Amino acid sequence: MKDVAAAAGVGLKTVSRVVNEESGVTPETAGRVRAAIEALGFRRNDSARLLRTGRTASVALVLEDISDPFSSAVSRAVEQVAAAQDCLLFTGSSGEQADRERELALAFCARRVDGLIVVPAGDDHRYLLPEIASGTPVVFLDRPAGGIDADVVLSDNAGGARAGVAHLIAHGHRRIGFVGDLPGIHTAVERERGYRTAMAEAGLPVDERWVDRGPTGRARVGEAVRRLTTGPDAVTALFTANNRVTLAALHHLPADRRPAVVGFDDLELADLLTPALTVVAQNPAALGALAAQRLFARLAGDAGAPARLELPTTLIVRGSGEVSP
Amino acid sequence: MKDVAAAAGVGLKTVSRVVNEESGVTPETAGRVRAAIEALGFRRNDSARLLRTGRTASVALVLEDISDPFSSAVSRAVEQVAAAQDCLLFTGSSGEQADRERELALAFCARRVDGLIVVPAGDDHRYLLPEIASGTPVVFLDRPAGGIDADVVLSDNAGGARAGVAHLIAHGHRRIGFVGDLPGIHTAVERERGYRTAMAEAGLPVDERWVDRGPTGRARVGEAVRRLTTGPDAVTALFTANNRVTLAALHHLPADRRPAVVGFDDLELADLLTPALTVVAQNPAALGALAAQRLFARLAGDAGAPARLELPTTLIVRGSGEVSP
DNA sequence: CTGAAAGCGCTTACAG
DNA sequence: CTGAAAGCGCTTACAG
Repeated sequence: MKDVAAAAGVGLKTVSRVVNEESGVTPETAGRVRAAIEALGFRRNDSARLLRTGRTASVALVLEDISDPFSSAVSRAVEQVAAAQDCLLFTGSSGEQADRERELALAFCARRVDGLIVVPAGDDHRYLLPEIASGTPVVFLDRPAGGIDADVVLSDNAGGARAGVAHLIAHGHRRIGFVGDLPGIHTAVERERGYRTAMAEAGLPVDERWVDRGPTGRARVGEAVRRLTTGPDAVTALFTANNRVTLAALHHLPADRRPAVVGFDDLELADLLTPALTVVAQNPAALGALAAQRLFARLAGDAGAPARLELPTTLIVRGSGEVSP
Repeated sequence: MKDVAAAAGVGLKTVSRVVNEESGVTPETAGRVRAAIEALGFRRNDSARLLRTGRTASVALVLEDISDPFSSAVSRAVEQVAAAQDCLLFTGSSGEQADRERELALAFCARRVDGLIVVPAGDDHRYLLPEIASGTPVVFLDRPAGGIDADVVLSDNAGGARAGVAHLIAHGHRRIGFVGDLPGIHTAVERERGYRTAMAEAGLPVDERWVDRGPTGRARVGEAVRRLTTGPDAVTALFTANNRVTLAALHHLPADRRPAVVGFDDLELADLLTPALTVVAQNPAALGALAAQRLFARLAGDAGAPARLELPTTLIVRGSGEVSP
């Protein structure tokens, strides 16, 4: 910019005026400046501009894994809201590791992003307290923050699971298995709670051997569903509590002698399976959009108490959940 | 930082030394500084630091749509390579619109990202010439740049399509339909070329009515496949040239009287369909990793001629492509 | 209409 | 071991 000013024989501020299309520059002066800009190939450095401005016109999203459909749908929605505010988006995947989540979140804060959306991997977010205190709004998504009171946008996990299990019960099932994620994950806990609520409401007992929690690797889930669905105590229906579990279960259960299945989370080809897959669907795009709107509301000065927003789920009936015992 | 220096009764540079863990500070001095940092809740502003440094420790990825599986897998791979270099990642979706691609790419350049990876939406990238000239390396992914000579990482689209169609031919098909994307999209053109090559190599004629190109919306593709697969001239097999087309085709073709199908791009539940879906799979993670490595090689000073890297595809035989005519 | 000075929050290059 | 000065590339607040 200094070079442009020198080449055009004007002051720095005049170049700034032309670049920012401010009024009050003679057409001739502006022309000289523009010619110099062209000749020197000058492009304004937005990072420098923003340093002076005090904002960075960027927000960051820490998610579990951008390559999974849930995360990427969230990301797209956040990006769209951010774009409407001329904000660029950083994304980073924690890989479900608390350390990495923290590292990413703090790195983004150190860049002074205007705001941060976090899909929690860890369960202690007090490390963000100084950042929040110094004015960086943080919104949590999919799972609430641990140890701090902050905005959060969630799906109705318990309600959704309850509806899915009630659906199985309505179709005559009494022995229903629950295959969940690692205990300690908020969504897993909530979905299990929904399962137990539905069973209790129907007056059905829950045999603890029907409830499986653990890593969602294919082999382990395969083992679990095989155990649940064989022997004299076999369940006649399965509620698989997230998409990885559902996928693993479908892979390990032969289609011809598969129990009734309702999964949490929709899958792209779910309607083309035989039978088509009945699911409790979340709306990741709506979660992302809502979280981003919350964030920008905070940036616009909203100083209300932290909000907890819960989005409903949808039971999509397609066939696999309507199989008789 | 000024406040910390004042509070600790030291110079600015000493605070900088402590914050950056440089050597040559008395333990007592360092202690005083650390106490002041603690008391004031100071956090170094990395954006300001990077302005002085001349880098931004960030790279940007412009893709088609972060919410589709191809884009998000690419993104994850790029993120991992970038993280290994302590680089943060901006992502943005062009939505397949040339204008938006340009807007995003230039916005990232204005922020002075260290490097840029672009999945082209438009076919003229000369607008990036000044950016490249001023030292921002740009790597293209999935499709080559238009009008400029730059690094590009691609799948072997023609070779993959040729192998897929040859597979259908080997299973006895002679009338094979091709359902592709909009003409003008590089990958669509290449895949059609592979289709024609395979047909020609087998000495089979191509009836132009078997070749369909256009928007990949469900309704339009449904119409197209219905036309291709009915009547006296119906094809006995279909090569669907990308995942959206494949999905649309599967939705519109009744499973009981579906022709043989081979699709380009793998799908998550492809192996659980009846019959399971035979596909020509790309490796989006490998494309992303390779592009990112190329980018960091450029950043490390590699000044060689622009490279064109082509990754092989894999034919995954599962059933739908082995149906007899 | 135009520009010199100060400053955003840091680091670099020196000097002591 | 420590710090004052200059500067990264811009904008802000003034003055002319």
